[in-house]
Amino acid sequence: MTDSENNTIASNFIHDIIDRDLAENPELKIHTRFPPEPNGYLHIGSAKAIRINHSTAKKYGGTFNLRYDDTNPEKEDEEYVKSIYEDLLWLGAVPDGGVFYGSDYFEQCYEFAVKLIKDGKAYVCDLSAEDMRLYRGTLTEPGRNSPYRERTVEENLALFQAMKEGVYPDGSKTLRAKIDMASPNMNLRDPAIYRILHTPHHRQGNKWCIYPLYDYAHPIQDALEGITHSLCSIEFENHRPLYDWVIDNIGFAHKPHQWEFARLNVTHTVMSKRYLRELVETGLVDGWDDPRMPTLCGLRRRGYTPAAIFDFLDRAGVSKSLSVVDYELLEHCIREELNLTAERRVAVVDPIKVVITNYPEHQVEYFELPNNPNDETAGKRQLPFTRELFIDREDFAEVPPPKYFRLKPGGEVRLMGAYIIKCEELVKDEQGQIREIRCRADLETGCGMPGDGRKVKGTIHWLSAAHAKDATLMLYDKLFTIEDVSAIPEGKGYGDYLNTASVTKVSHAKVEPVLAGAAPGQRYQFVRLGYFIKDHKYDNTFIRIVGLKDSYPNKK
RNA sequence: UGCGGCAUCGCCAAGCGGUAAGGCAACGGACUCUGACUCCGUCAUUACCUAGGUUCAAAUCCUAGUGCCGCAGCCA
Repeated sequence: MTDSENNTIASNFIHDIIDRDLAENPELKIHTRFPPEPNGYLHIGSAKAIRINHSTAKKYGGTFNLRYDDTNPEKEDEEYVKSIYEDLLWLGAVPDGGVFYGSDYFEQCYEFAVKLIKDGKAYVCDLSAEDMRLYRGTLTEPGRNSPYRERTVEENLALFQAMKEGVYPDGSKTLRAKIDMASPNMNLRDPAIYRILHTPHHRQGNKWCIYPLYDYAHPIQDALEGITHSLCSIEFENHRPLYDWVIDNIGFAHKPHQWEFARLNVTHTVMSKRYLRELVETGLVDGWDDPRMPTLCGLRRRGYTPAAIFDFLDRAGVSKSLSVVDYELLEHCIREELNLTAERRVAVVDPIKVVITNYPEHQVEYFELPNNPNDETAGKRQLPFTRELFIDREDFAEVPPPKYFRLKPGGEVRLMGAYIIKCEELVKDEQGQIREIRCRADLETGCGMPGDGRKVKGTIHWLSAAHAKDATLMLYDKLFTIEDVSAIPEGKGYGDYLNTASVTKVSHAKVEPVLAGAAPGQRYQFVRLGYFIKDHKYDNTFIRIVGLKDSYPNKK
C-alpha cells in the first residue's frame, strides 16, 4: 500500500477532528502511534487500530510511532514484542517515527510522580486492594477519602522513595492521584498511578519494583513522543478526563489529545486475546497462526494479504457505534484482489475417473490454458490430456437435479480448454458405486480446432490421470457457528458455539503437474473451486483462502 | 440507581436545517470454454429508535422517553 493510496481513503470523524485542529493551527504536524501491550499476538482488531493511526498520519503527511506499552511485567514477554513487529511490518505500517517502549520512560514517569507529590497532587496510600475498592464507592454512591489522603508532602516523598527502593512488599502501598473521590467518573476517584510489584521486567530486569499504571503512563508516553492525536478504542473514553488530568497537572507544554473509535468485531469469530489464547493452549486450533484464527499471523497463513485487510478495514469504516462487520466483506476483499492477481490452476478435490473411449490409449497431447483469462499478460501454461482423466465427483450426477449443466448420462459438457465430451456409459462395482464414467469426445472441438466454437452449457475442469499429482487440501470454515459471539446467551460460553466442522482435510486431491513445484506462500485460483495458498508449514498442502461465489440454484 | 457513549436498509456506513451517498449481502437480467469475473437493473418515500415541539423546510435543532454498550483492576 503506497502513501498515495492512503490519501484516497474515505474520510471519517477523526479526520474531521484533525481538519478542525489544523484549521486552528496550520503548523500542526500530525503524529500518531500504535501502542500494543506485548502480551499476545496481534489480530484483525489490532489491525484496525494500526490502520487508523497509520493512515491518519500518512493522510496528513505526519509521523507514526510503534510503542510497546509494556508497563505490566506480569503479562508481557519478548516473544510478543517480536511477533508484533513482524506483523506490523508485514502489514506495511512502517513506524517512521520510531519504535519505542513505555518502559524506557520509567525514569521520567518516576520524576513526574515526585513532582505531583511535591505539588500535593499525589499521595502514598496504605489501603489494601480490597479496602481501596470499599472506599471507592459504587456506580451510584460517592467514594470516601482514604485515611492516608492528607499525608504531608515530605512523608509522601519519603514513602514513595522507599517504595521504589523495595522496602515494601507487593500490594502494600500505592501512589494515588489526588483528584476527587466523589467524582461521577469512577476513573477520577483517586486512581492508583503506581503499584509495588517485585517482578522483573522483560526489558528492565530488576531495576524497578514499582510500576506505573496505564492511565498515568500512557499520556506521559504520548506527550514525550510528541503525539498529537492518540487514537484508541472506545472503552477508554471514560479515561479521557484522567488522561487530560495527567497532561495538565504534570504541566506538559505539548498536549496530546485522545480520541476514541469503536473496536472491530467480525461475525463468526472472537477478538478476545484471552479466549484466543485458550484456543491455542487447549489445542482446539493449531497454534496462533492456525488459518481459522483472526490473528494477523493466522490470516497471513490463510492467504490474506495486507492490501485486502486494509481494504476491508477501510470499507468497514470508522465510527463510534458498536458494530459487528460481516465476515463476507473480508472474503469479498480478498476475492477481488486475487481475481486480478492469482494464476489459475486445476485441482480436483474428489477425483472420479473419466475414460475417453475414442481417444488412443497411449496418446498425450497438450492444451494451452490461460493463467488468467482476465489478464492476457499472465501468459499460458500447458496441460496434458490423455485417455484417462479425473474430474470432480460433484461435476457428475447420475440423476441430475434441475438446472444441472455439468456431466450427466447422455449429456455433453466442455472439458475446460479441451474437448466437448458426451457421457455414454457408467461402469459400476458390485456395490453399485460408479468406478468410471465412459465418454466420447468430439475431437474437433479442442481449442483452436475447427469445432472450437461449438457451445455447450457446462464447462468442467479435468486432469490427466497419469499426470496428476497428489496433494493435500485444507478447507477451513468459520470458527464459530454463532454469528455474533457477543450474543451468546447467559449460561453458555464460546465453547458451546465452536464450529466442530471448521476444518476438512482432503488428503487425496489431485492437482496439475506444475503445482508440484509451487513455492510456499504462492496463491492460486483453483479453477471453479476457490483461491488457495501453498502452505509453508506442511508439505504439498494447499490452504483454501476462500471459495468462489457460487450461484448454482441448489447450492447453499 | 450515577457518569460517559451510541441509535440511519439484513450487515457496515455517509449525512452537520434544504428535501436519505456508497460498500457488502440479496434479488432480477446480459455476457461467459471458471454456474467465477464483468456489465446492466432492483433494493430506506405515512423513511432515519419512539413521542411531542420549533421551522416555509428536521435524520440533522429543542423537549421527554426507550434500547444497547462501557465504567466500581494495585490490567491495558
